[in-house]
Amino acid sequence: MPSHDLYAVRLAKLEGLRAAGADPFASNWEQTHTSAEAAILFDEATQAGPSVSVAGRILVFRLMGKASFVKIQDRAGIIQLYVTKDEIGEAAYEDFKKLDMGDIIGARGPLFKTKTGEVTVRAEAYGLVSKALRPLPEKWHGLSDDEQVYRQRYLDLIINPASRERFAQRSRIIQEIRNFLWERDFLEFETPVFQSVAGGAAARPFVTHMQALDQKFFLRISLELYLKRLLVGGFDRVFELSRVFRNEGLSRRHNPEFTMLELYQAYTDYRGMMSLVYDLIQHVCTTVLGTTQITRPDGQVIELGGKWREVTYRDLIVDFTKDPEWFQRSKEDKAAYCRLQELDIHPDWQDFEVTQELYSKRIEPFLFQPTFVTQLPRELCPLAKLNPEDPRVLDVFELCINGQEIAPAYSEQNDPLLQRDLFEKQVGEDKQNMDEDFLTALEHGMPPAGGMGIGIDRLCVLLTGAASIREVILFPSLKPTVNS
RNA sequence: GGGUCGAUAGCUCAAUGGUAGAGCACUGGCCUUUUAAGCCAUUGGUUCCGGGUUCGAGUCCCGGUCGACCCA
Repeated sequence: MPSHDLYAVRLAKLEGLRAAGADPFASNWEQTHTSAEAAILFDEATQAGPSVSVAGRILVFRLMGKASFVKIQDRAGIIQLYVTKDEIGEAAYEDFKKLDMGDIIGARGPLFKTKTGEVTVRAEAYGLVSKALRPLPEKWHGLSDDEQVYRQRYLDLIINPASRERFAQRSRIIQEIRNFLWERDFLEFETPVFQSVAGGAAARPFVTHMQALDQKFFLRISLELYLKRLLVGGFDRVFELSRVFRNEGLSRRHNPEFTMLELYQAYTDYRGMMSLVYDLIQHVCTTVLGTTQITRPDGQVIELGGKWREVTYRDLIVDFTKDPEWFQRSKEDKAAYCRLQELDIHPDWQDFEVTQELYSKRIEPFLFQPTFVTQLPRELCPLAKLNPEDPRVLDVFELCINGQEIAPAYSEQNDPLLQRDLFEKQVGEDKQNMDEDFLTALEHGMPPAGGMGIGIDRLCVLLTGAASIREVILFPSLKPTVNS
């Protein structure tokens, strides 16, 4: 066996252990304390600590003749063990020396402090809990190959503390969103992933086939139409925080499956959603981050506290173009201006699409500080109520932070006849793309309501200061390798 | 879908068209308070895949795979 075949070397060690009657994959190890819990038990006054039993993965393995230092990592951090031949006995120490970095071990013993001041477990006994047959990435530079980070995220999590912390933050953020909504009397529900009509948004859906019904189904692209059925059913405050699927591009900002929060609250409107989303983000900042200031990877600071800017879509366009008459201009004039801005304007586009291209490419990406963009053109959201004073625009906002749309919210359309009308305009001739069951539900009467969606992945990018959506999605969509 | 860049030892990275190297890891030896432990001696390669040019290709050309970034 060549010594450079790391797998074979470790496999041989494992077989040696089995031959000696040991179990390299023990059923358990009693863990009385985590690394963090143990470390604080050391008493500075007496320079002593109680006996603890810890377990974790070996990240540092320093053999110094008849004594060794190893560091193990558990869920709370890293703790050092001091293992000597005198303490554990000659035979056990011989076995101990055969351990590898990456092995999961347990150890028992009292706490002490080393010469250099590190609280350490003086091992009286140790046990191999789970043998690692493959080596860890290099300790100093870690794992930096993006592809391996995504395909073998567990290695990234073992080796990169920042990555570990980022995903822990994501879990806390989601938990605090649920806590916040629960405190406000919202109930969480689970609605169908398989839908015969993929409604609630404009996106290309994934298609699948349900064997039992011999029927084509789509994976949901939004949670909206089923949650609104629950409003009709009398649950006045509902939300769902779950995965939706859009069969579109992959990029730094898009993953085909992503996590969405949608919530609906009866007897309020988009103004109510404004204060709700503000309070929600303050709550998450306070409980999870302990600050309202986020530093982006480029060093720019985003302030999530204080009063947020509110501006109409119209004013943003006029401010950008310096043209108060913009909305009176012909489509051709608008397109000509956009082409000067080096935007690719399709000749088939409708008037509002030209303006929207300008907005989404030249304005929205630069809205870093929290901004409520209100009064969007009516063509953009067929599920929202029209503004009573100006029916060309909608009673909606888009909350933009970090140059991205974080949360769109509407005063929800509850007029079933108008809703049918708007749907028909949207789908054109393709009537089978209308969710008739939803329209029937509206005909039974839906209370006036405010609704909102929050892209959880983008929110996590914002709150953790990440550079890409792949930094907050554990296993982003990738092309399968030949083996898988 | 288009453009640009990248893929070399387990990991992080070198290598004018001319013998594929280093650090860490691994293997063996020394070492009972180390902190990227140290010292000594080794070992380790389908240079992503397939073609081509060339006396000679990790390097140049073509095609492909996978990834990153930008654009759509």
